[in-house]
Amino acid sequence: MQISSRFTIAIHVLTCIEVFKDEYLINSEFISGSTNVNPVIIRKIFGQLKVAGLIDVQRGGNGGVTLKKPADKITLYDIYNAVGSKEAKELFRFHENPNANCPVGKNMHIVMDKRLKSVQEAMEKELRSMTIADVIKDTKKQIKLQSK
Amino acid sequence: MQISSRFTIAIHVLTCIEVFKDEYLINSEFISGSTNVNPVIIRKIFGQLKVAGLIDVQRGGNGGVTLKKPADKITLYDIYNAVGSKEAKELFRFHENPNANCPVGKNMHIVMDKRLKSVQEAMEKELRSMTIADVIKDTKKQIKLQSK
DNA sequence: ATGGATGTAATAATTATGATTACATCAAAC
DNA sequence: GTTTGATGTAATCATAATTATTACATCCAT
Repeated sequence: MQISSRFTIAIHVLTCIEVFKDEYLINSEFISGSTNVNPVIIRKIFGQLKVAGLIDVQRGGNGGVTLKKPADKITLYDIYNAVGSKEAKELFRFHENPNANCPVGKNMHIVMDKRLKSVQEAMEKELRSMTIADVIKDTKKQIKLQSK
Repeated sequence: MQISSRFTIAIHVLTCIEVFKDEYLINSEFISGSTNVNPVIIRKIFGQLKVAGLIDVQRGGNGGVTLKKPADKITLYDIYNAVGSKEAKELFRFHENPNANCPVGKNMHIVMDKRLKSVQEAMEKELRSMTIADVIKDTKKQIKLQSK
């Protein structure tokens, strides 16, 4: 009944990149330490964010990751979309074989698909209204507050 | 990454109740036939819909289920809420132990919780805008169309 | 070359979901 | 009050999804 933590992990990844870019080399080990998530999982998420054009990933010594786009051009929807699977773009799972011989079973998809889509779109619209720059800004504000 | 099919099953259940109430006795076997979902699962969903005050369930011979509220007073959100687990009211799962010693890890929840909540609320608002009566109406319309 | 990073396959562990079996419980009707 | 037919629910299994882990190939800056 929930959306995978890969999404919040990815947000954490991008936030770390920007917040620490001048202090540290940011790689999967580093982020594994900050998130408490296995470095292989982090590297898989790197891969998805890279395919989506959100980060650059560099192999080899002094490798690591950097943002590919300005933070205020990366919406939470971009991230959500990046870490989702290619199949299952649908937010709502449907019971698989409603009975086509039953008048109700036959029409469930016809009647519900558009409605479920509108719900998903409402969610995605809200995700599009926020950027990772907002998240980074708030995080920096918090850090400053706590350093006093 | 998806919301459990219990939600669409529950919609299917309520739709059957209204569409067939004058023709058949509607019980877990009947709905199992229409949904292609195991009758025990259907009975569990009965239980959740009952707790939420959406249906009455009658045991014994000639038992079965009926709506407890007018269909136009039951929103899709009521149904979504009814079949969700008491824990995990959150739409988004969070990676469990962000490192509290890391400035970013420490602040992830503080910064993100409100944002994830607003996304969830956008989704729930859309769910609240639709009632099971709408779904039933469209279903009946389809059935009529197909009977010609 | 080599040291340090990603990329990724393979596998395991854990959790979530749904199906199934079995039976207790209950209510209506005869 | 017995029978019939329904829900309630515990227990178990099967399957799928998610995350963790190991191991190693690959790549790149130095």
